Amino acid sequence: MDNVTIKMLAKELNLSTAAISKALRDSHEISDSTKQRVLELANRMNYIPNAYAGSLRRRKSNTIAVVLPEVADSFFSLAINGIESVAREKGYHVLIYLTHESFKREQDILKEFQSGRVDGILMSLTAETASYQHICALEAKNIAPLVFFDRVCDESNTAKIMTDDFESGYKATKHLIECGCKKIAVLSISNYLSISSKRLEGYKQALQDHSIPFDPINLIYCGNDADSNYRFIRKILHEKDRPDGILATVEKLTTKVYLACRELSLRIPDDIKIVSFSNLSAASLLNPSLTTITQPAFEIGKAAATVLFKSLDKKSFQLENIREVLPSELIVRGSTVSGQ
Amino acid sequence: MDNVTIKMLAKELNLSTAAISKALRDSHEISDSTKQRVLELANRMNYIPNAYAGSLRRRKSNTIAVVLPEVADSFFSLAINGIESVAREKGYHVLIYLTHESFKREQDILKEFQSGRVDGILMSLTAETASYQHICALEAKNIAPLVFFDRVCDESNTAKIMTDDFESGYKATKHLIECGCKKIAVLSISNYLSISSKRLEGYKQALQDHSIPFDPINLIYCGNDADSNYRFIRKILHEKDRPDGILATVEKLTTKVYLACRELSLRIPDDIKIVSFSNLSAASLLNPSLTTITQPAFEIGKAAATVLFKSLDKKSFQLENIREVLPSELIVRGSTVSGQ
DNA sequence: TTGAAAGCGCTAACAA
DNA sequence: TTGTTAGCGCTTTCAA
Repeated sequence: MDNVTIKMLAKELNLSTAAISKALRDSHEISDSTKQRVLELANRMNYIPNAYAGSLRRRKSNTIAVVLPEVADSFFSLAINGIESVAREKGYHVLIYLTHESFKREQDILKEFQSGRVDGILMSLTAETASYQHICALEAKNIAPLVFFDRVCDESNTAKIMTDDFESGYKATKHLIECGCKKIAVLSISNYLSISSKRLEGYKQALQDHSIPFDPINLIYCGNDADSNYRFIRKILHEKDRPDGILATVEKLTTKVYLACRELSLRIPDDIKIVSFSNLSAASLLNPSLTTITQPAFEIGKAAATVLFKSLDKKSFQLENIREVLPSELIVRGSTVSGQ
Repeated sequence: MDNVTIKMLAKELNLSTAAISKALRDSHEISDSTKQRVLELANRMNYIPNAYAGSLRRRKSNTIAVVLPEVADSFFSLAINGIESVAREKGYHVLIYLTHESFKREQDILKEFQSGRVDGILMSLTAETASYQHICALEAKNIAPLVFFDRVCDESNTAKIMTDDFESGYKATKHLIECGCKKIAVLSISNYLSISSKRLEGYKQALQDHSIPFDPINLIYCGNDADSNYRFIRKILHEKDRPDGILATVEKLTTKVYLACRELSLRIPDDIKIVSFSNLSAASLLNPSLTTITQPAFEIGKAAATVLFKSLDKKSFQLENIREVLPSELIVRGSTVSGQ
């Protein structure tokens, strides 16, 4: 295939490679006439700079990494859209790494970043992530600036873009209580993640403000296996003292709840009411339509990328301990109020 | 940050950089004892090879590109999962490029690949893509092997992984006819894509086999703007001789149909029946549940990546003109048959 | 079995 | 304004 190189251009024009390089980067120390000749030839010969030669020399890859648990989830896929929109504008490339909620994988990925492959990192933690040494190690070595989005690491001193999880948990729970729920179960995927604990705090606060005692039995931790999650949820809904309200902190669990209710002939919202954290565009089309806490997913991705590029632009690896909070929205629909 | 380099290891052990390099790659020309010493030190000093130095030298990036229209779509996000699962196993990195259905962007992205940034490319065409010079140019230059998935380019001689679009179009239409539809509209996003024309061919064949004349007025092309798509669909459903059956070839259009039907008080499936190409896991939970043509999205992604790596493994840029067809499935639900 | 040296393609001092 | 030179970190002949 043998691409056109700067050397070839130099030879062709009887110039040095340095002159070509500078001309291509529109340096002020090259005459306009030369620049023009270089650009013209580069264009004619279809010169494309070798991506890795420049990266090696300048220690800059023009590439960022996005590390997230999952892509087949409306929140994350929308966040990627937000990230990509900024990266594209900046002329950056986006490497994607899926952890599938595996802590081990998250560690391996971060370790790999020491290779200098990326200039910056956007990250959303695994549900399993309970220790933060791999993150501290990365930060200590000043490898690349790191920005967390959504599933942030409170123990880290870097920038974090998130939503108001406490308030969301509170609002959702309050709504369920006001709809008459007495026994509200929380479906969670992690007891480590800060978003989980914050949503849970909001839940507890709402209970307390309405004089409902908190019962740990209503905390339901689900794992990573869809089938066993389904069986687990079904079992809970089948019990005599089943919950009459569900707060699902993850979109994928909501499907399971709907299916279980259908199979057990539980009527939503009459027998049981459901609020879910979800960005599903079809939420309003479900049967019944789903009351959601909807996060500003695209905006979160965009904000995270924007903060990251701000630090890349000024070549400072050390990001301030920013904490940007974008509000989520409670959208009331048929799974909590009939006829909505 | 200053990472550990081969040079440092060499100095520390009083060996040449060549010896270190060979030892690290487990070359047979290095003694076991030396290998051991090198490995031990590399490990202790936490040596991570510079990603781009190796890539520059070996002209190999261990990176593939995935070029697709959109990530916030269940088909594509599942396909990415399939791709990532294979890439990870092979130790490859995955760059993601979203075209957002823009032909211009697709061209730019492909052009960029001449920089040698990626070893291989997985691609699904834009809805706008009607000319294939950018693809031919890429192939002619032997930049990197290219595998198409789903939205393939028939004009290219490379490998293609797809589903049985003709049969799917046929099955879906036949089903609608058997449910009593007389006037079936097809919602499409492109008159260029081969998947679109094949699904359309299937549609036409089914009509013909059931002695229903084909009327071009029932072909409805939607664009890239969600709002105007909605208004357009709503307008069509509001007309006196509106269709009594809809075949949506894209998931995102189905939401619009449901919304329009709701607003116009059209009952699904009584007044109008709907089949949609969709991988939405919530399809069975919609109101009414959605009859779908469901594609093997994960498997398509996996198959495409597998074919690509087969060619990367044997270092042949020229892929055979393979055409792998994985079957889609018609899943009958409530949007075509009441009570399902 | 090890080392010396060249060079992947590009950039950045420094010199001219 | 242009050229020379050195080198980013690694691999790969070829020689020792």
